[in-house]
Amino acid sequence: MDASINLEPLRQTFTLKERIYQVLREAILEMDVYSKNTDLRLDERKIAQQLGISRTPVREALVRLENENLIEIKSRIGVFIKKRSIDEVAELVVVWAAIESMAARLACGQVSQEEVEELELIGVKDTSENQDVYSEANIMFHRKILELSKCNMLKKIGEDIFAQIEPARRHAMRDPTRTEQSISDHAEIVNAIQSNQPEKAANLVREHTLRLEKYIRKTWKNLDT
Amino acid sequence: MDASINLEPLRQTFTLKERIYQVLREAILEMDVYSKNTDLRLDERKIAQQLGISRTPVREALVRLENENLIEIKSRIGVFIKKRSIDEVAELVVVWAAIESMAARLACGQVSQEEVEELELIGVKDTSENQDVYSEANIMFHRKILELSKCNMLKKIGEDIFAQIEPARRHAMRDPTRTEQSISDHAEIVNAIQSNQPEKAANLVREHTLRLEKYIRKTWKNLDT
DNA sequence: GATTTTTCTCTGGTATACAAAAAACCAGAT
DNA sequence: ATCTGGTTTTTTGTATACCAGAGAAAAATC
Repeated sequence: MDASINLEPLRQTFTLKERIYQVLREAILEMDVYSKNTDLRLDERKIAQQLGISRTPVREALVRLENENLIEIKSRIGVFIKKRSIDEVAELVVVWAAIESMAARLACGQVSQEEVEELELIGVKDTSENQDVYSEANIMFHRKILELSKCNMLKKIGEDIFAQIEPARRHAMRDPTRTEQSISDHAEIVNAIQSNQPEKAANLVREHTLRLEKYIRKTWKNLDT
Repeated sequence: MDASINLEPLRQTFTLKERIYQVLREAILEMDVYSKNTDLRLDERKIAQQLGISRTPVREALVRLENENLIEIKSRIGVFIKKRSIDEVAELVVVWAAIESMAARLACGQVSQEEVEELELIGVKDTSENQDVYSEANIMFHRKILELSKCNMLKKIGEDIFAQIEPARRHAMRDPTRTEQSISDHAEIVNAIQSNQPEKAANLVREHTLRLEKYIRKTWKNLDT
């Protein structure tokens, strides 16, 4: 029966709570949480009003965000964007290192030449002249490793954790001298993956990421009390 | 004023959505999801009615459970307990291996003699006569490793992932011959941690857990379509 | 004026009512 | 008997209304 037209499923996921969740999540992640004069309070009612809807779907979105540790709902007091402590962030980086390291290990021996080249292109090119460009490329490099693991769960959980780290990472990362070190690290990692050395690749990635942990601990600017 | 009755604080973290969340979560995790005649549907109203409350807090609990991947809320169709595919479970075990391996690595060099003994007690004693006892001890052993890492995030995320694996693990684990292998693995792991060999401990834990992955893939009884 | 008590407001928590979409049902035509 | 089409029922999504606790402001007390 190949004659029938075979249309796509057309899954209409048009629920408000879903859209609000995404909007709020993005807004929170892009906000400079650690700046002094940022209002960390979220008001259900105000949000609902601004979006022209009722509180119910907003609340459901907030519950979800709380479950992802991005906000904190204090009963009968208020909803607040969570500002992670240096310890929490550092620990999250450790988890991230664990996951990323496993991803690199898995990537070995199952990547095409083409994929390695993509990875190299992202991670090794010199971006030191521009801090933002470097930062972006850095993220992409680590994302790509997760992807090359071909393990969807690893990728998904890795990205979730990264989302929690990201605001703090932006806060701490201000030192351009780190760039060159990072690029040479990346080159080594690419090399290990390409030459199918899982143990080495895993170790390199782990140490590379744990270096970020040390760095964050060292340069953390304690803006909050 | 010692004359007044001075009651206890009555720790009132008593929000319904929180309690419902916990109740439902436990119920779902203990349920044999993979059995043929298990009703995978959850009815908001029925749950609310059974608990004698309104739908609202039930829904918020459900949103949270969905965010944890334990259930799926299909818009305007219904709420269903999620039955993970073998591939998803296997991938989750890989993530778990990554985290647990890092935990073992961190545990090295920061555990007391006492803690090592606790770990040994849990993981090495012969429990092969009783499958359930063995299974329970096995879980405890891995929990303990997460704990000894002294990294709260590692522990928390590790346990979250384990919760997602657990139903499938129970489903697949039926082979008692695995027990002795497991115990000797555990002994080696304890030994590596005790003698402060991070690299070795990490490798042992990883391979031990990845063996579970292979095992699950092999013995998976495909009860669903 | 300082401290305690009271009140009042603000905010999230819960219940209920209504709307909309999917699924089940049913009757008539073929 | 089966298919088709509309209709009813069921179930979720959203809106609204009300409740209760926490904290601030105001009032009373010393």
